[in-house]
Amino acid sequence: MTETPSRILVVDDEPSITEFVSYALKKEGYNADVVDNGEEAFVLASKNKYDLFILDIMLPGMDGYELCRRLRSKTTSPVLFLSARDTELDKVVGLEIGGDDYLAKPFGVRELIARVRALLRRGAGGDFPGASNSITVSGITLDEDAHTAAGDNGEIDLTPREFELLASLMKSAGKVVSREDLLRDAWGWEYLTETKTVDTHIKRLRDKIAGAGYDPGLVETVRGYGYRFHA
Amino acid sequence: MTETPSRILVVDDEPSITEFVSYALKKEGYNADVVDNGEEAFVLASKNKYDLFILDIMLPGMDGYELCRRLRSKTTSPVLFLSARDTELDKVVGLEIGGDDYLAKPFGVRELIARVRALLRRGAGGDFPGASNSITVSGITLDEDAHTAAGDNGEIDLTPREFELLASLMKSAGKVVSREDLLRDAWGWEYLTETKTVDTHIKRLRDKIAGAGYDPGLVETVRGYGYRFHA
DNA sequence: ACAACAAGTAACATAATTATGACAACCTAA
DNA sequence: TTAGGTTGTCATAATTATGTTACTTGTTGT
Repeated sequence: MTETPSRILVVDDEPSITEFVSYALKKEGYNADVVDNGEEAFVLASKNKYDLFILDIMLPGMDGYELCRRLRSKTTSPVLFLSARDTELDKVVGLEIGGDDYLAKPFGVRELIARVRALLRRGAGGDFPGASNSITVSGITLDEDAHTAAGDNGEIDLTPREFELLASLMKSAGKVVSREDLLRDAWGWEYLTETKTVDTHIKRLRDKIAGAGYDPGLVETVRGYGYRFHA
Repeated sequence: MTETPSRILVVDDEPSITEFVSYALKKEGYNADVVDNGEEAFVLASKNKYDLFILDIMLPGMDGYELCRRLRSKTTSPVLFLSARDTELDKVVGLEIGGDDYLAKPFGVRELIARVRALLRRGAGGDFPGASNSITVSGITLDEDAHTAAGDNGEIDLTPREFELLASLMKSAGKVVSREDLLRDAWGWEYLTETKTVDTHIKRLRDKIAGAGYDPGLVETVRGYGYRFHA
């Protein structure tokens, strides 16, 4: 895991999305470039070597498919498509994009990262079956493959949102995470959600942590700033 | 698992298929190279030693038959043909030319792997990633050769699809498998099937598991993500 | 102690996801 | 061809998750 950070080119004309995606990628330690149109993207891709491309399907001028086709003549690096709606990229197109992947638009940081990792892994030789990726902090282990959170007293049963929330907190264990950041991490870039909603979910999360026999105080509140998972 | 993984050369001009096949092979621990035309394939085959060739019959330039004929002068490694059409003619011709097996195109990961394994086993030097053809998890044993699933209470009678589904789940026992992944594994890369259909099959699978005297809860549902076989 | 604000809590309506049963299309073997 | 089994899809029911509001409790600074 000490390799050079992968280079990723993000192509989208919506600043809100590129900002969100590059934020997420950089947070994970990837090296992300951003352009807002296909032509520039093609030029950049010709100059530099990228390990992965993230393309919006709908682009002004050259669209994502067209760009992908042209990229294919230059490189074999995988392509991850973003699409506005689930329907936009249905099965037929799904076949055309072959081994690449796509992500329908209301997606969260963690889902994005999961796809990116999967695609990069595919390119770089084999992946590691059995190597489960999990984090353990303060006696709680979060297993991303099994989608479980557990400790010595057994499993904590969590809803999807609670799981994402806990994951975000644990990934930044020991650091304060603001409600805005939590929303962005666990909800997605287009959260039309009140920051107060986070409080409710924190409460539910704590209840379940307590209910499973662990210390609900693991999720600390930092008044005025947000929450922090105890490290 | 301590032997050198078998080397396989995949020749097809459709990226969606090569991606799918190499994904499947690598997942099983094989070492797969990919080329999209017969000429390159022949060059590669002359340089390296491959334990198996997977050829599309329809190729630009030199077609699969021709390539097979020429490969035969170089090597005795088995050849598996892929064909778009499911015509007897292709099959007969393919086998006459010196092909060893034949797979019509809407095929699934597991069907492909089964053929590959069979062919490699036949060859003298071949190795067996996942040498045993059965998995046992949580009291259920899945025998891939016999195509049976059984435990202490006896056999569970399954339809082909149910068997594939259970196999996919058991191979990733303890990990969540998304509906998309299940479709890819058990249906094939060309699934024009609704992800919702998986639910129905899961239900049928559970019914049969229960009917045979086992715990239908072995197939756990992970709300929001997919299903998981209890490990 | 009080005002002003931040966070915790409970209740509720709505939304989303999954389970289930029924059906028609499809095979395949007799 | 028929009978029997298999498969994909849909409509509906059951279940569970989510977001918001209103209200309570706690904290901070004067």
